[in-house]
Amino acid sequence: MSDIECKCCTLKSPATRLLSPKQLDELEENCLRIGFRKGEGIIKEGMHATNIVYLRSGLVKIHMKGPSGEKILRLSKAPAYLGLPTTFGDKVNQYSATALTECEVCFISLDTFRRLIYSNGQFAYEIIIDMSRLELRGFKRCVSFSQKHLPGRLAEILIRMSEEIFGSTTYKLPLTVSELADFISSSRESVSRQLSEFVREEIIMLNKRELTICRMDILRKISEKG
DNA sequence: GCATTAACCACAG
DNA sequence: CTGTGGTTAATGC
Repeated sequence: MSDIECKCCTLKSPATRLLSPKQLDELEENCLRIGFRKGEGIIKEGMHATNIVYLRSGLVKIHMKGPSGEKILRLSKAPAYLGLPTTFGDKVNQYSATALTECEVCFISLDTFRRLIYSNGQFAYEIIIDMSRLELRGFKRCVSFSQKHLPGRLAEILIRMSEEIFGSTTYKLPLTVSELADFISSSRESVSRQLSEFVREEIIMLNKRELTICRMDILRKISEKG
């Protein structure tokens, strides 16, 4: 099916490291690696879910259609499984995953993945841990966002991206202003104004997409205060 | 009442 | 796609 070497893959997930050589062979034979360009859809809401998706490299946004437009649920950085809940939980994808950068993705047939779960408990356990952590993080963000005002929500994602995705206080915003708004449940105008406000207060610097957090201490306070 | 927050609209780079 | 200004509804003091 492919010329991929799962056995030698340097980007194995913690779960996949627990597979036996034989199981890795099985994975290898039922795995398809595909590259995506920025902006391309990897998982599409409303489409039939037939594969487990493993993000080897790149950054992806997970998003879902709402009553009034798109809502970004989270960003997902490689290495990570994408859409386990939507693949296992329903025949139809309940949300989308779209590439924010160049991405490399492995599609693993659902049947194969299911067999690996049945036959290897440690593997399955790792998957459960992974999904549990995601759900916890989701809950936290949900609570946090719903009880913060715009400045707090914006401050929070700026910090989160800095820490969780880029590991730097300087980074190129992977989202447009409009997407930021979809992420923090606000309007693009409000986000635009708030960003300008942060710049005016010299908490951040921003030219084009290049963001620098100058005063992490203040940004933290704003995020905590809500 | 009066101030503040943030959404919606319109319009211009 | 962004940034601004005007307007407006909701909420707080």
